[in-house]
Amino acid sequence: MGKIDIKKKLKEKALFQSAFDLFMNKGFAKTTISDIAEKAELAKGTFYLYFKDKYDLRDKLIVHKAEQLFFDAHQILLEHHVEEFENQLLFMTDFIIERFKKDHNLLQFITKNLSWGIFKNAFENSDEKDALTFYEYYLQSLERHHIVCDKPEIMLFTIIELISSTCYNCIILEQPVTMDEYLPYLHKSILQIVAGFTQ
Amino acid sequence: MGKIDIKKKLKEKALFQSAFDLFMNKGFAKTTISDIAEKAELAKGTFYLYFKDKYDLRDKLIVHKAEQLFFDAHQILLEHHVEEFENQLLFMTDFIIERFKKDHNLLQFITKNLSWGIFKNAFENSDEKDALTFYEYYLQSLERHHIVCDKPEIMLFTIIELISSTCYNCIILEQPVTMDEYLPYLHKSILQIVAGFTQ
Amino acid sequence: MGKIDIKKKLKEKALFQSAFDLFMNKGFAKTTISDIAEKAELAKGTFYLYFKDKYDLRDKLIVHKAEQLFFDAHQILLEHHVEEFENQLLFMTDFIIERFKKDHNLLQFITKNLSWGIFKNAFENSDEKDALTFYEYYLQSLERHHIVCDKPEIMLFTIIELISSTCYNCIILEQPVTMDEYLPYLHKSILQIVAGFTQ
Amino acid sequence: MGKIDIKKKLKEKALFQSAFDLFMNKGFAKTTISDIAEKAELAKGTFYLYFKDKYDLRDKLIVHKAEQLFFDAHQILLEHHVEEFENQLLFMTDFIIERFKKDHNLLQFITKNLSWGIFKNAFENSDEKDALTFYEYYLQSLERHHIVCDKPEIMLFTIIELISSTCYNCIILEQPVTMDEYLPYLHKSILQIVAGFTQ
DNA sequence: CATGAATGAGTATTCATTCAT
DNA sequence: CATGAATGAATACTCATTCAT
Repeated sequence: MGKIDIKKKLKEKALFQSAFDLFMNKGFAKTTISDIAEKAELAKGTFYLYFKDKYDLRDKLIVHKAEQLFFDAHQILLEHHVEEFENQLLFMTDFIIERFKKDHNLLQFITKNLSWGIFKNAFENSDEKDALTFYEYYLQSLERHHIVCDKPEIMLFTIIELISSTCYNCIILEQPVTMDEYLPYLHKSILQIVAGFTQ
Repeated sequence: MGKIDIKKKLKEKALFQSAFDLFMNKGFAKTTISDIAEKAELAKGTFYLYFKDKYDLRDKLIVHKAEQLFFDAHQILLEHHVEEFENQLLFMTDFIIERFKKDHNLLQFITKNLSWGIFKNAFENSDEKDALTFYEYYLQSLERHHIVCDKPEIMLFTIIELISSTCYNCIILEQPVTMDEYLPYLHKSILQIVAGFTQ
Repeated sequence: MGKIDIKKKLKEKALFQSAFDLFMNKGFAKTTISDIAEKAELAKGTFYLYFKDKYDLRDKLIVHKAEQLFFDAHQILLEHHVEEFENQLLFMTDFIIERFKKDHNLLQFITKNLSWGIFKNAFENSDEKDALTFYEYYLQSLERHHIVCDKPEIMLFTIIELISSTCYNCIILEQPVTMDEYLPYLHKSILQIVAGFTQ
Repeated sequence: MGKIDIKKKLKEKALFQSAFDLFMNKGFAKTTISDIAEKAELAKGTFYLYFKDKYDLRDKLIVHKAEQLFFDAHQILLEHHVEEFENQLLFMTDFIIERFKKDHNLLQFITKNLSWGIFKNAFENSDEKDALTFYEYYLQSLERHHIVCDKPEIMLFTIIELISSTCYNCIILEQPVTMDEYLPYLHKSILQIVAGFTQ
């Protein structure tokens, strides 16, 4: 990668970062391309060399952020050698919740924009070649623990939707209770859902 | 209520209706106040006699729509004399899902905007005096069926969040499966969650 | 004057008073007819029963306020039996300055809007019949003190313009000095102008 | 200064000029930003690259015009080698009155908007480096002619206020007399004021 | 490649005035 | 007489996008 390519990557990254901060602080609708360029210390015209418009940037940003989050969560899971399928699930849940608690912007951005399609796409990709993606790992783990589940995707979908929508309410709005209070019930509900899908 | 007050109510209603239609067809961001007023066959200035701005209208509209939906669901439930607490829950779930299947706009509008706070508010109100609100009925029903649950609000919250976020994916995006395919798993998950909260 | 006429006078007065307060606090341009009517606790439509528009009201208000001020100043002068023409002039000057110091709004309103034409009109009118007007009194006083001045109107004009424009700067802006500091120099300048017009 | 900067200066100047003309012909309140931009042959949006709003432009315009007037008056004075302090004062007075007689718009604009603070600021600035400002020249002239005056600023303030407020009445309204008729009395009054401040 | 001045369509908002009640 | 809901023309201001430098 030449010097110029490195410079270009840096500018793209600066635009991503500025846009993310602004979307979070002012909201997507109220963020202007001027704002983004100015915060990235680039000229307005430069924006158009990297993205078609604000919507183009946003869509790429969602994928980028979701991939990163799942990649990190999965990475930490691998480092901790957690036994039991259910514990792995709760481990990742807790990791993601912790990240969300520290970064409300990220939480808001992901839960308000993410659809299952993008999600699945995100955790089927792996930045490192040869490494298992999270989803492959999930399927293998079910098998390794001799858990019979004829609809693994639907089960995962159900769990993830439950996590993301309750996170938004409990962490950001603290409604009906804070996440610290809610967490045991969330764990319990996840386990119940798993039980429901696996006899 | 005098003639004038009736007229005013009608105009407010016309603005609500026009705005809702437009928000659904063009999206909130692309709907202008001119559009709304024109569709309601009122002058632009008249809009400002009823709402502060587009955001004010939207917020009031959300509450209005959510109230209506819950009021209807509850009404139908009362008319059907459904036995068993769990069946009542599933009955209402199915009613709401049916409504959503027929009215994607409503689904999108409610699930993208509703927080638990607004929801709870909505089903604690009853348009008819003396009638039990949905939430009171829910608590009484638990009691009448001798179901012990120390966190009824958190249980309901968990269920509703699960329903609303999976509805959005399965009905609108048909991801990962259609709602018809998903429904049995949703039912099962709800029952499991109830079981988790009640021993 | 019948009951109805009294009521009408009261409403006109309320509109005058509200308008004056608002013109002072928000400025003429930013004061709306709605504001005026609301503050006077009258309906917007009622405004149009009394005045053609905002400009009409303002013009009538200027005359009204200037008349009042001069009438009061002259009245007090008559009560104090001040000897000497020059002392009478300084006495009225001081009275007006005192009034202005207590009521910056009045000062601003009068000095920013008053032309010599309106002024002269104002002090040629007397609310009480048979009484001398201020201007007649001024001419008689010159004569009584055997002061020869072939251009009494121009002399008075010169003095009044000097007073009103320096008042605005020294009282409102306190530029270049406060009125307390400036007063001796103003007195001296007035006396010098009189001397210039009368040998 | 690059090509672009020159172009920018030209556009600012065009906006100043258009605004001034319009303020004079239609009045400040009735002049719209559209009008100003259109007359300057620029797009509406361009206006906002140079000024915050109409008020911002006006305030800058006042300073600009007053500076220009005083700079010109002072320049002409220097070219004419007028002896005597009093004659210098009357010379500048006459120059400014002549300018005002030819340009009622300028007169109206300056006398209706100028405060002593802005005025002083204006004649303490000099466009040419090393040159004495008008105010410095004024102080030196007093000294050079051995005129003792312990309050030179207050004296100048008194004179300028008298000139500007009488100009407005005599030139624009021709009340109580025209400026041609008034001028000898104005001269006399100025000399009397100087005498009053200097024994 | 990068810049940022210029554009002008698009939108929100205000407010004087009217008129049915 | 008095009201205040309704009107819509008038205006301010924004911001995505272009293009000459």
